[in-house]
Amino acid sequence: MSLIKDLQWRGLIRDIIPGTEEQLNREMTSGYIGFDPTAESLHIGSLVPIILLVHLQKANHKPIVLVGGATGMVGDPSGKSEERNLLDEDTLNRNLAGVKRQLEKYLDFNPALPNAAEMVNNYDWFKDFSFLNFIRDVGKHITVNYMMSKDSVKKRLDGEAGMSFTEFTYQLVQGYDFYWLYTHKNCKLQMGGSDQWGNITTGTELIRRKNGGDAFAFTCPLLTKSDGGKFGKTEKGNIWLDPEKTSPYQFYQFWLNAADADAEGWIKIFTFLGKEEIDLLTEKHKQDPAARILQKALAKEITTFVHGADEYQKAILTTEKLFANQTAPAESLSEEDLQSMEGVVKSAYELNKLKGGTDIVSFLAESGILASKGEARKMIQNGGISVNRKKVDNAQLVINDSFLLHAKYLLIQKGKKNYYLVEAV
RNA sequence: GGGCAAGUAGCCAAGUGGCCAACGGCAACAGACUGUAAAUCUGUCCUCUUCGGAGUUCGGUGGUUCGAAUCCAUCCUUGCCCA
Repeated sequence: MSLIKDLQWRGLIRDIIPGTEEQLNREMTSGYIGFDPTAESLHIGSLVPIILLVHLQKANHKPIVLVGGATGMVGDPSGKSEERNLLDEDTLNRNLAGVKRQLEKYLDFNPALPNAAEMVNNYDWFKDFSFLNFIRDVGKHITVNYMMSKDSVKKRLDGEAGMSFTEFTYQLVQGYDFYWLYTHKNCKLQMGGSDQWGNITTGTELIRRKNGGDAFAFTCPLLTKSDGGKFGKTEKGNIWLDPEKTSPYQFYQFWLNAADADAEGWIKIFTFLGKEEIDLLTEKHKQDPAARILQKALAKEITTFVHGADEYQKAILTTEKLFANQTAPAESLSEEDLQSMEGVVKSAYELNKLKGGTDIVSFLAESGILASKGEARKMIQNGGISVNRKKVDNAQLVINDSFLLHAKYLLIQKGKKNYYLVEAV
């Protein structure tokens, strides 16, 4: 199956410039995707483009990762209904470093490979590009009429938020990236999310007008959830790729909790499993949805891809301890079990305070599990708090050292899925 | 520079002198049901709280009033039209 056919089957292709498939079949082709340094870590929204690049490399083409040191300074209006705030340079540089470090993990940069991955920063070719030169060399080739016909621009012109010249210019800046890579790195392909289509075609247009060259591109659809919610957001905010920000256990749990309707599509998008295997898994899943075969496979593949096999194993172990035998009393968990639960939110509480007895409301607030006493009280009234797997039904409950498991730990649950391990110190 | 319109909680959006911490919807969190699903129903959803309340909000600042998100002045931001 050709790369494009495979990606099409996976649901990773939305728009595509005619001839792209032929180009990829003809020769080893360099393709790039840009990543914006809007945060210090990438989150799972960026996983799709990363996976696209991995597919590209697996198919013996050369992936180029572009980090947007320059574009990040401008702000992409695509998909935004309002003007974006500019990041200050310190933040930008910190984000840039973080994003770079992460991307390095997922592709093979070994220079011995003919199709070794490469990383570039568009700041390098923009930093000495003067405004005058830019409008002469780049701006001259693209008409305002053309730029205004882009959806991202049109939406803002029709809307009531307006758009600054800076954001209007964004497509030219990104378009020039493609042109620069085309001329300097022989890069003929750009990929990205479907919201990038307008920016991407400005690039191919620029290449055509300046060089008369042929450039190719395709975009993947933006991910949504079957229930219409935003993909990749949970009660704790974004799901990050940085294990410091989202523990591998929480990461694993995110995928394990995928709705059936989503799991079927996601496993094609986020794993490298072949069609036959996925078809088989889907078939099995439909026979016994409760076993959540798809979710487990999805969570396994992707956790392993992002965090490695070891972290996946730990996440599994923790999951089993917490969920496999939910009716088992908390006392049945050994001290090792408790200690080895990687990724459960851990906190400490003063043993002396506990010995004197603390009311549950203060305890939850002081240990940081909930933000305030009022919130703790409401959560208890809602029946959302359990201590050592026993639901707290009385906000007056006083806990003391006799509650401690192994004279040391308290296992607190907020809802069914959020576990906290408090150590008395 | 002139004219008109708008700015309300994470988002959308009602409110146009007291009954307003502010209708409603979305998102979010929790409960029931379940499969650690989905759908549905219920509760919570500015902050703190000894659950009785207390405090800070409706672009900013001043003012009128016993009392303002609501009236006035001024400034800021945005859109549309004119120059």
